[in-house]
Amino acid sequence: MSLSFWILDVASERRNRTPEVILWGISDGNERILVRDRSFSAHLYVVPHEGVSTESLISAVRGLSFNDIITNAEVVRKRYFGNPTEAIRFDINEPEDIEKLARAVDSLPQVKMVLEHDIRYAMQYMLERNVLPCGWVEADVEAMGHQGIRVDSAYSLLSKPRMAGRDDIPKLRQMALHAIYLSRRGTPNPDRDPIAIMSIATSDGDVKQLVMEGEDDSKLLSDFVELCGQKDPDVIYGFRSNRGLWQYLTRRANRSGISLSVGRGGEEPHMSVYGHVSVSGRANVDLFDIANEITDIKLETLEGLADYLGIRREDDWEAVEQQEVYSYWGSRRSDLMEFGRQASVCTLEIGKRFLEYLVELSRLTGIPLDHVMAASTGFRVEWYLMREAVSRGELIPPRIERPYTPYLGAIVLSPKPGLHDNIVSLDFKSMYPSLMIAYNISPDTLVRSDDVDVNEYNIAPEVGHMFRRSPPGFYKEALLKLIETRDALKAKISRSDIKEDERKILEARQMAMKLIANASYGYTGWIGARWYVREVAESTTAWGRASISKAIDACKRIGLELVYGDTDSLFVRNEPEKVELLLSFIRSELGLDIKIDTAYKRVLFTEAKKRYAGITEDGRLEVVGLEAVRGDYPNVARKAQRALLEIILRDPSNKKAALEFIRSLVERISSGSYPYKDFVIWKEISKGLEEYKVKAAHVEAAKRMMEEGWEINPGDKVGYVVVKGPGQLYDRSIPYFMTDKDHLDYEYYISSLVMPPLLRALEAAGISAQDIQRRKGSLFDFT
DNA sequence: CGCAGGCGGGG
DNA sequence: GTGTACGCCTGCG
Repeated sequence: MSLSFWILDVASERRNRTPEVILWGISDGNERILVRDRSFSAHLYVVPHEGVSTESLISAVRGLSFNDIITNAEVVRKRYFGNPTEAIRFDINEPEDIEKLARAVDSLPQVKMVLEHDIRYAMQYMLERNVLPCGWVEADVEAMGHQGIRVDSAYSLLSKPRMAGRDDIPKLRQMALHAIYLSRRGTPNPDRDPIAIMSIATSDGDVKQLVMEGEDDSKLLSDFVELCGQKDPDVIYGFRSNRGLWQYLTRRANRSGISLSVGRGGEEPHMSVYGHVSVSGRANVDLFDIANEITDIKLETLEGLADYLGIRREDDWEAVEQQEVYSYWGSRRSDLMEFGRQASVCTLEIGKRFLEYLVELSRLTGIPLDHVMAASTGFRVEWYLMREAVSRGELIPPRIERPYTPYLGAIVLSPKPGLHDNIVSLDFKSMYPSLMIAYNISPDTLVRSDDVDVNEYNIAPEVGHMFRRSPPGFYKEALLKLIETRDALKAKISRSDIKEDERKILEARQMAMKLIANASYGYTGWIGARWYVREVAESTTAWGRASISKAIDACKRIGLELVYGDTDSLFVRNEPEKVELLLSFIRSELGLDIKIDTAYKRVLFTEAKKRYAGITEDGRLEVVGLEAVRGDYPNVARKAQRALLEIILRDPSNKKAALEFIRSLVERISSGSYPYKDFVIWKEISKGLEEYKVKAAHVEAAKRMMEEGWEINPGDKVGYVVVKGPGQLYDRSIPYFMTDKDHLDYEYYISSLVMPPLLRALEAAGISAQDIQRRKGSLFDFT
């Protein structure tokens, strides 16, 4: 029979000694299904040294003790970094032994390289069969039994799966989890502290809450496993579920002799690639990965993400922090329950909001839905490239450890400090990808010999690297495909006859494409990249510098005042005719597109690069790089700078208003009018605490948390306040929940964190240090 | 006082 | 475990 189904997840297992690929899916009849494919062999490619015959190499490999796992050897014509390459493909029937085989083969003197052994069996399948996760496929299948597996039907594949030409998303059953751990002190420990409340919201509109009995959470856990089976979700959302929730649940369950068998095959959750937890047959998605990727979110919490999305309505609900749980459990249990309920509902809502995007990112990169968000940028770009490589007959290079060699980046101009009226910012459109396309910058077009006809090559300025003009290189084609498809999508989206459901999918798809295109240059300079070639990254920035330099020269020729520029942007006086001259010069002479990005009524620059603020033509305050947008300044300082910038930019002549604002601000802070939480400073612990070379405030605060039983790991953020008392700053940095408002050192906050950013803004606005000095001591005293 | 460590943001 | 350029606070000698 023929079957059409959507791929939710891919896995592999060995059944009756034969390895097989498992496709978990949803059929077009909306059944949850399992499809087994035993026709695919794990494989690797072997490239012989020059002069070694493929026959002799095959017999040498056959002579190794691994011969019994090799099922086929075949000479294939491939390319490697663009060069035609003859390789031998060895198919094997023991995917688990592929690395051992690869090492043995690699040690043969005849062997130049062993390739693609480092790609997992299931992913080799997806690449080779050209099948995408979250895509619809069609295949001939035969029904088979599915005892013990929670699906409606199971099949075995009789034909190769073919991608079907449809891009809708089946109606997925979604579930959101939230757990509250009852710890008397410090980080909850699954060997000690039970799960007090579990809240489970599902896309059928249901919210279930499970509560432990006394201090016993065993029933809660077994009920959860049962509920999971009943609701049978396709997608499970959590927040911090990869690092916390799943391990905790599993550990607690196992202590009670319960198996947390929530997978569709009855399995427990298990650690998988990219720090992701896999629940078989379902897509487990940790929304923390989403929060982490949105740079506007400074503190990556569920509430932070919800607020950013406008999902948590004002004062809807307040998060109960871990250190408060114990006392809530004692005296405010219903509030705690309500928090859990709200958190699970909110988690579900956020998950739903991002589902199309996750699906499209998964389809674009080929990374399965459950870990596409866990994979970092470099790996997403790389998976996109790996798919392109396979379709071009390119062998996939291995990861190689290399020494780090720095290279030059972009040009940043020193701004003209002060206030500037009537400014526009111009942005080169996708500068780096455009340059890579325009100059055919790619690992396979780079030529290292200098004995060539220079007319056939693009030669990078300053650095002199040479790239073949034709044929188009790997990067050029991969990027063109992305950019052209995205442009077509955007055109389609703007059409009026598109239905809302389809528009959402197309919008998500073009966003995913933008993400990969924007990350492509960074990938080329990543030392861990499979296609890393330093000259490619170095040449791209060199052409970037040349391009903006020519644009700067053009400004001078045209007589257009330039106030600032960074990498691919120029801030110029808004004189439309001159701006048009500049734009057309850039388009015709530099072969790059450029657009007007933002028109400002007024912009303020200090002496510093990468920091400015402006009021746009439509009246918005935009702050870039300044303390007001930095997550490591306390709220009080950020809000103050934003407010002052607003005053200055809206009416620069009103010096009095600015100075009066500062006077009253200082007074309000000193008198304790600001809420305590506005003084909390959040900083990331970037490495093991013992690795720090100097005593830093946030590190000492972290140590104080550890003494109180809190676990601190690299990547965690520590929130601390500075209290009055003797000693260095690091002696007085206390985790915010270990002290209170009465101890705050307001003088420190004012003189070191609040005032300096304000003074820099005032200075730039022409309100001199003397103006302030004159008032200091008389009107107000801030030191 | 100058330099280094550390962090987080910009394009 | 995408890149480089940059500013600012603090510790340290």
